[in-house]
Amino acid sequence: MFERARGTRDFGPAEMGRRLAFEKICEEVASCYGFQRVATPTFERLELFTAKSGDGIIEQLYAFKDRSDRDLTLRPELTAPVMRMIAEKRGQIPKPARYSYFGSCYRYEESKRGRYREFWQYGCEVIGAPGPLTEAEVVAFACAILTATGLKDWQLKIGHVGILNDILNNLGLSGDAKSAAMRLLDKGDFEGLAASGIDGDSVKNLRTLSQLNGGAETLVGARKIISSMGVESEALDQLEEMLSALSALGANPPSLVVDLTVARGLDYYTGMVFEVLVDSLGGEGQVCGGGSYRLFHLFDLDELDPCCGFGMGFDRVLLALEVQAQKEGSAEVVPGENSGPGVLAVIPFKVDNSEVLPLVGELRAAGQPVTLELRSRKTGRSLAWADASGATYVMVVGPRDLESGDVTIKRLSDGAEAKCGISAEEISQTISSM
RNA sequence: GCUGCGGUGGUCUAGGGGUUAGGACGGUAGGUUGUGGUCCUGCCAGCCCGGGUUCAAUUCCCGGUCGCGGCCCCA
Repeated sequence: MFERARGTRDFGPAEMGRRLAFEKICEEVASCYGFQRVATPTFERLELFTAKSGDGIIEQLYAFKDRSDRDLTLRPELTAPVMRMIAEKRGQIPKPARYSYFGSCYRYEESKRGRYREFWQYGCEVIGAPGPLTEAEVVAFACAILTATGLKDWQLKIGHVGILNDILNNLGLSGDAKSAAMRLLDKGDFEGLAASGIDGDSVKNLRTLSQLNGGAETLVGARKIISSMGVESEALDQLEEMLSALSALGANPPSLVVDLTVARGLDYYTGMVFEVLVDSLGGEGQVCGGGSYRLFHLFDLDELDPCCGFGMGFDRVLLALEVQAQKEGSAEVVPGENSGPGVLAVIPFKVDNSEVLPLVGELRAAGQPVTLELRSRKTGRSLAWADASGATYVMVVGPRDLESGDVTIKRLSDGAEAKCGISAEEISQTISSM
């Protein structure tokens, strides 16, 4: 038999309904925040990603050559493609632009729970308006999505690479040494930091900074430590401004932690950085991450840097919601996954299809979802099918009904019945009043 | 890249060196025909793959593969 490719998944009707419901939530929140959806190709020129992340990334890509020997790859993420799309228009788009996106991404890695070779990312980028206000909008957007999903147990972690940069510059670090120090800080490896030649007092101060536990109010203490290290940081003011805007916008994460040692391990971040963590997911607990970054310089559009955006692990958020629903014994994982107008199953019984199909057409034209029994079997079986297929209502139309001009509508969930005339209008009305 | 545990129909499972590999759910057909989520019957469908040990392997051993975890990594 044929098996699915490793690290890929099939989504049956139930799971797909859930995914569509989540995507719908994302889109609704996006439009509230003024984001417009864009989409880019599933595969791109390989150079796009090596330019962004270096050649080392190739081994994690589904890269291939086309018949003209061009190097291509399935996209591993969506930020670079969106940047590329804008760059192809030479940045000639109304700014600031707020773009959102949703699509599958591909990475050749070991698959495990919460980590697949084909996965979906939802995200956004704000182009052409760097600064704390933009950063606050982006983080607030991410928070709003998570809040709208009903996810309860998540933590927002916010840092600022600019502040770290100021501190490390002051310690005389630059280039690779600075990047290395950032990675160590991001991992909380203070022994490694000491080993890399940073003096003891500074390591101690950095450790203290990493242990700040709380929201905007912790910046007071952070400021003291940073000044004691002899660092003047304008970035600190910006972070303060960003945090206050975030709160003013009404973002209300269940837990907010300012952590100045969050560096996201990526060289292109320059300003605020943030992560959303969900403990219940274990090792793959990061469901969202982003911040302010510089990438447009790769396209000779330096003036558009920095941008701010985030990528959200669509699959991971769903996983977190599933864990939560199971813990709470809730039948609904994503709000709205089971709502929507109920489907009416129409069962023609011993009548010619031509007697029923026009009615089916009219009902659908009137917006009533209708599924049709395509086989002829005994009504008992048909009813069982209607229920199993997810229909909410059922209507058997047989000779008797056609003769009397009335049909019986039955609600599958409890067997409640209602009679009405055989017309699209009456049937729709009867259903909505049941 | 490393590492731990696991793999019996589509799903959940019983079993175990020689069996017609058992059951449940499911799907499908019927129980003389217009109301299901009762019941009965028939049918569908399985020992992850390859090698080894053995007279004999689904069972034991090794490798692979797939799944679930833990590290490393994570644009």
